[in-house]
Amino acid sequence: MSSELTKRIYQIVQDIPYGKVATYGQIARLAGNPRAARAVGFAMRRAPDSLCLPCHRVIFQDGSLCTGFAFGDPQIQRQMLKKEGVTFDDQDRVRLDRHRYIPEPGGMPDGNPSL
DNA sequence: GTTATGACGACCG
DNA sequence: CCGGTCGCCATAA
Repeated sequence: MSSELTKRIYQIVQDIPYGKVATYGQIARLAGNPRAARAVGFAMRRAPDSLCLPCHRVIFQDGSLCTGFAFGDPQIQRQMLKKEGVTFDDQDRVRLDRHRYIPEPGGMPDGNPSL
């Protein structure tokens, strides 16, 4: 069965609030493996419906969506996010700077999020 | 146990 | 800016 890492991924994705989005890389990072971005994608596909994972809130680090697969149609995910209040730029990319999911909002005073 | 694939990300040209 | 390639991790065959 899924390794601890994968289970961690499910928990993180499930913890993504409404109107927010997270990238595969960030999820992998939160899961403990910053390089497991691909594993995250794999986990999403393997994710059981029982968990009701908001995989539509999981996007690329670039802010682009996983067009070509979606839930049947590539535009579905984009519309779902828009419906949640997520905004897109002229390039159909999510404004991560505005909808980036932050597990620990500390509000770095110096603006040094150690990214 | 090894090889191949993928809903990624970073790097190079 | 865009396209192609390599690398990393986990799962399937």
